[in-house]
Amino acid sequence: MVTTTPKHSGHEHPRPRSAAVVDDIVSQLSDLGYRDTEPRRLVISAVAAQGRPFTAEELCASLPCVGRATVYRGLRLLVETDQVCRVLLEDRELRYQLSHQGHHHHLLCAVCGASADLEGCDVEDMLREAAAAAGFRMSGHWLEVYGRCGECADC
Amino acid sequence: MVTTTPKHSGHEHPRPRSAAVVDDIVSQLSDLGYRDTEPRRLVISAVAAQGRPFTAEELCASLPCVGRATVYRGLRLLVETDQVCRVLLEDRELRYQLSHQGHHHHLLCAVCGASADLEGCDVEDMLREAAAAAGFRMSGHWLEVYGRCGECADC
DNA sequence: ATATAAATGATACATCATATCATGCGTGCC
DNA sequence: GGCACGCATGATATGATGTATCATTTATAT
Repeated sequence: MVTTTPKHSGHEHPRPRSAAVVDDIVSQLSDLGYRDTEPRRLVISAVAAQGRPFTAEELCASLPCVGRATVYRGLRLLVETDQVCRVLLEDRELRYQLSHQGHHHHLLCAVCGASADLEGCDVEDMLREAAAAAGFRMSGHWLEVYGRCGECADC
Repeated sequence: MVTTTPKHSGHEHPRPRSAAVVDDIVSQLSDLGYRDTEPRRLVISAVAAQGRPFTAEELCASLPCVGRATVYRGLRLLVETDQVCRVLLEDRELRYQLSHQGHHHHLLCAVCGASADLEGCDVEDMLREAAAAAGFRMSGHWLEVYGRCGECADC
């Protein structure tokens, strides 16, 4: 399914759903010894509010009250703790998005920028074997798949 | 097989093997309307002399007599004409290498930096199906496989 | 409350790549 | 062979993206 994060559910409920996500991440970071600070919460909150893969600069722009360095540091921390994953577009532009835990690959729509997780696709074993055939012991891989999502099929 | 380009065969033969490669590429570029210039030949020659994936900066460093911009332009031209392919390391560092025509993927040794082409691995169909299952029509993909080559297995 | 160490933000810096533009030179034409 | 045209070059400026520095602020444990 295509990742279409609800913009704001703050209308129906005093606490937007994203607040729970933020609390959860802050809590996990806290367990790792990272402090719960205002700028960091703002960064996490902004990340959670994104509907699709975003760039670091977009995040900076959406957080004018937080220093650039802090945004970059926050983003890096989230990547290092597997809360956010990195997505590479066809033009090599690097984007980020909230991670749905575990190793997975992305399907990226070249038209609207939507992202979906590639499921039911076990390339690892296949790659490991092909690597072994070339005398390599595989330790990792990077895979991104590009195309058009259902909604952009007829553009 | 691991790509181990012979350094220089100029000792045995008045014309190093790489010269033929250079001539061939220059000729193909010529057919496309690109001129045969001294700096461009130098760039192509330097590319052909690399034993493993190299960075643009390494190429610049090995060509002190050619302007940086020219090296970058030459490299870009070679990529656009499929003479050279781009290789992405695990740390997102971008490298280049002479292309063995056609779409293929790379096996990269994390220790020595050697590269091999991944053969006998048909991921395309698998990916296309998985993409279709998510409502996407696949148009392309990027795949790099990391590991250790046979020679670095016991390091 | 206080001490301490992490986090922040302004800024400088680093890296990699492209844009600009005057000059040089390869190519086709005569 | 020589000439004119326009692509190619190179010095340099600029842009994009991200990190290092360091004085100051602030979360956290005691």
